Amino acid sequence: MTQQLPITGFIVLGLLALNGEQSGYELRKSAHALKYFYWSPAQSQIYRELRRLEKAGLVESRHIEQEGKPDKQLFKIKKAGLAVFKQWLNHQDLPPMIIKHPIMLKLYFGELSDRKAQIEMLGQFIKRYQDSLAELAIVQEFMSEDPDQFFKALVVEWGIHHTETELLMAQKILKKLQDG
Amino acid sequence: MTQQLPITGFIVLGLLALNGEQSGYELRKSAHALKYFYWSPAQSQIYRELRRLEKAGLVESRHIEQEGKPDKQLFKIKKAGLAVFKQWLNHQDLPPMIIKHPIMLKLYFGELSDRKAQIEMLGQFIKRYQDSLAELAIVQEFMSEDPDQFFKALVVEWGIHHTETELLMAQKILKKLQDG
DNA sequence: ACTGCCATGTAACTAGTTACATGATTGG
DNA sequence: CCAATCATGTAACTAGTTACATGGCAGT
Repeated sequence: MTQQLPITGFIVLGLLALNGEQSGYELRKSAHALKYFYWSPAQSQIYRELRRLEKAGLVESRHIEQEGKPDKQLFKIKKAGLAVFKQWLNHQDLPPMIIKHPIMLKLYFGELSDRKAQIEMLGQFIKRYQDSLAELAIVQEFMSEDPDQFFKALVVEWGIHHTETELLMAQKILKKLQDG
Repeated sequence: MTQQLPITGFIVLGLLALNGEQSGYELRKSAHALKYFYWSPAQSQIYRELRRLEKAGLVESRHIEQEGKPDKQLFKIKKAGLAVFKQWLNHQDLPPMIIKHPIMLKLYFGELSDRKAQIEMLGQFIKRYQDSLAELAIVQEFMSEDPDQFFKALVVEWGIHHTETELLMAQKILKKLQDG
């Protein structure tokens, strides 16, 4: 029963497993929490995966009529879906980590760009990452008590550490550019 | 003249700008160097971008016949291409950094997986990253003298630091999992 | 002799993004 | 009252991946 799903499919399964019954719209928001360590899929991808998963018998849905709002469909993971998800989760296969770091990319081509522009970009990056760090700190605060959230706390901790390191590196490079 | 190219297109332009005339095959290898900070595009994408860039008049090509090997096409950046590339390079627009970290993703769902599998995975990850670090150290050694490679040295330094941090975090998390 | 990798590229498929459509409610 | 955001989703497009095709040469 080794299902061949894209990772986005497993993400959807996993979120349904953790959160219970959700609509496509709610799933999109849940998926948003992943953005710090795993980019957040587009809405239309979530819908596509839901359709695929339902066709494969891994999730089931029911239709809810709402007044004043568009109808919605709530999805729930099925036993088979949970089994497939857990198998993926425990399986040792680990695709490589992917980084797309626009700043490093532009710095790589640095001999073709202006020093001023480089410094400006790094400044922007630093500002942005300081904001991320602040957001993450808030997230961390709100979960620090709950022992239920052990794993979420782990990844948030990773995120904070990662962000701090990025900031440090960016500042170090900025200094080099300003001095040299 | 604001060209609307995918980043892969700019990468191809930039590599041609840095390295001079190259074939698609050679470009693929050049692009490989980016993998530590910006995932390396697939071969077929490079060919697609080359065709697009040529049609847009940003690169030009000449056909070379080779005996015993398939013919090849060498591509060279044109003035207009260099202009477009530099404009992109200096422009402050910075798409967000994207991370796809399979380990963190799986840890996020950790309450649904087995402790043993988690530990195993982290071990694998650590091994892999130790190898990366070794590779990067070698790269760094070979460029440390050349003052021409200032920017490449910068990003390699970033890569090393990043990799070290990942290793540290992974080890820390591993310890938590083993103890808890 | 076979396996794997150098070297060139193309074709077919899948994943992911962007833009749109509809209508309610809330904030300025 | 107008813009933004909640809420639901679909359609059309672009980017990115995988698999294939061809043939030489080098190592075991």
